[in-house]
Amino acid sequence: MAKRPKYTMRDVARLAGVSISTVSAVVNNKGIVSAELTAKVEKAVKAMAFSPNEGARGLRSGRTHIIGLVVPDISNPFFVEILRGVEDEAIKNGYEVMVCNSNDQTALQTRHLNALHAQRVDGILLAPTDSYAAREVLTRDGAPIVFVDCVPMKANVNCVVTDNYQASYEAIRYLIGLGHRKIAVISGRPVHSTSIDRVEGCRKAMQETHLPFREESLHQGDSHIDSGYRLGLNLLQSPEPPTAIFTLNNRMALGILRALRELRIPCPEHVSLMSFDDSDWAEVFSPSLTAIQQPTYEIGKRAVGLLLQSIQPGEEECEAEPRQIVLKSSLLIRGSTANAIQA
Amino acid sequence: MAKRPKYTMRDVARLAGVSISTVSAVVNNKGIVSAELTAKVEKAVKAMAFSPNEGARGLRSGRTHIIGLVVPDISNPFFVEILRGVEDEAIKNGYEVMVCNSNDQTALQTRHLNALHAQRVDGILLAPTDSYAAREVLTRDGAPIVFVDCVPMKANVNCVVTDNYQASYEAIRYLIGLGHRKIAVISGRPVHSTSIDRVEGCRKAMQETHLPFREESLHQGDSHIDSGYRLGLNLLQSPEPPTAIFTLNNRMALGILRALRELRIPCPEHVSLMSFDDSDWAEVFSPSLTAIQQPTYEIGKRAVGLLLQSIQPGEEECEAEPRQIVLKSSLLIRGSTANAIQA
DNA sequence: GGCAAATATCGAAACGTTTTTATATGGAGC
DNA sequence: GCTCCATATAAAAACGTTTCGATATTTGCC
Repeated sequence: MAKRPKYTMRDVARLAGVSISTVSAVVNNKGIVSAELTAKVEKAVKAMAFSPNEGARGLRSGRTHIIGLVVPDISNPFFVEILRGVEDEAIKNGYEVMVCNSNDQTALQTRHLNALHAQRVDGILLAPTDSYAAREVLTRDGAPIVFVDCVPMKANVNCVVTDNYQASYEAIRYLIGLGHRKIAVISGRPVHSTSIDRVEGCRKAMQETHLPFREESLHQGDSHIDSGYRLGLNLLQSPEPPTAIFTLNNRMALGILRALRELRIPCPEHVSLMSFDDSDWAEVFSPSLTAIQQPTYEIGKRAVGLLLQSIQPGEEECEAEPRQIVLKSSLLIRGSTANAIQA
Repeated sequence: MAKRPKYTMRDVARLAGVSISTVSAVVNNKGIVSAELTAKVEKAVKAMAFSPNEGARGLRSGRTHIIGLVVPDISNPFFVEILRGVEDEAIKNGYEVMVCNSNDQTALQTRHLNALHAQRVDGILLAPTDSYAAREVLTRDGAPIVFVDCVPMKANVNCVVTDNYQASYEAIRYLIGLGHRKIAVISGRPVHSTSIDRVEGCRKAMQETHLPFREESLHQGDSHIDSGYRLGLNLLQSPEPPTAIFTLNNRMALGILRALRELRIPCPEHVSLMSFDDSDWAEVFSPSLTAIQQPTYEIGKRAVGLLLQSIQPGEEECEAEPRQIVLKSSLLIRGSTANAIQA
């Protein structure tokens, strides 16, 4: 297990009998080195198992070939799927990904962003947990940023999101079509653009059909399982329980399911349940879960694509206008939603 | 949105009216600078929002403060929980984490390991998808490695694992205690130490109770949902279906559940199901899922702890013997397992 | 055949730090 | 008052690359 010495370009150059700059040119495929010397260098590189020090390379060239990804909750498979898209697209383009979990804490998000800056990453993908702090980041010097999933309000930034408004609108229309009149919406924290847009979609659909979007319709959660559970218990035990529940993310849906199970309330017979975000278990559940499926993997891929455009501004478009990429989601109708019982 | 210039230590030194080395000493809390100059420097640092270039720092000092984590399947919440433990413990100690997903491909695992080496990470946590290729890594120059979850066979390496043998043993004993005699075991790929150990635990328990561990008892999956699904369909439609199924990971359990649902076979009335690895939905499922819960978060934390010991060999224990940390798991008995029907 | 231009290679500077070594300053000891 | 040592600061070297400019060699052209 004796560690071999760590070789540098100098060592390779010596072994190959050429200068350091020639080794560099070969390693970087500059295409300006004769076939003869190229062969020599490549042989030496292989013999020494040489791999260039990315830190030194980054220091000199100003490009680290690292991009940072900051997500609010890595426990949520939604963000994991985004991560998969990000990583696949990143390595395809020769980048490594530094993943950071804010754990829904502003302080941690800030700390991660600072750390990424200190590493001099080439770009940052940010699914913010706190848009205010995120805006702060925008005004700082540093790497280009692409917002993912959630956008700081009224900011003109590069971002990849889904059409939350439209998706919610269609979802509520679907529930209304089933005859539901008492629909409870369980939202995430209202600082998030995702929550706001989704709630607006609900409001529009209800108002269009002359259903009151009452105070009691909207219930404030925090996108985590527990909040769904607690709100679900309250809601289902209230004097006038809803006939349908729409949770604005997948984690809270799981909380609702727990509440339903605990209270032994049959779904969809007594109450329908619909969720933003699909899950890999949603189809297998009893009942299978009606859900809005976002193109998560695609979001990740597109975000990297957009980021790389900012990093490598080809074609003189150095100060291009920020782009908003809006993707469509689809409603997967399954077993947890049914016609409302006529009261 | 005008980008500020990027400041270096030289700029800070100029503004504070001191030398670069003084700035460095202050930034690194060397404690050898007078109170007066320290104040000046700190003021300048704040004014310029200076943060040291970690790349340059790493180049000179040989410490990058990055650790790499390579997992075989980031879609599996099991590894995500480990990741959470790793990241929390890492930032607590001032490290950043570079996460890589091998996607169960040897080539990708190798590529990631090479990339991490090129970044000159201070250490690597590896949950291998391929132990053979992993062994290769061991013999290379480079950063210290801690194996996680799965260990190359017969290798004396630093690792953090669970007692797979014992957990499986107890699980099968439990099923036998319920009266099950035809128990099917669905394992992962047999190259994994986890699979091997778990299968051995099963074998031991069965042999002890004079149950034949027949050819037909063991079914080869690949730890992914689909393999569980396909094996489940085969198994449940066979002329002599088992009365209990034990899947050796959580993803395959989900596949079995899909098969059960599709074939409308009631669980646990007709067949009991037990799974290695818990899931956040397991308790809410109908039926709730009996599962072996591994201390995933703890595994991540301990792995980082062990790695940092190798990185910072305090107390002259530079060439310490590799340590194996073996953690216990617990059997969560829930609704998917019941007494066997007497044939 | 001689000169300009193109080409292949090399040497050295630069990137932003840490670290080692040198220099200046002050106080203690006699 | 002088030396000696400790201390605070500064200067310079080093880390391993990329890149710029210089040099040597070949090629093209008249």
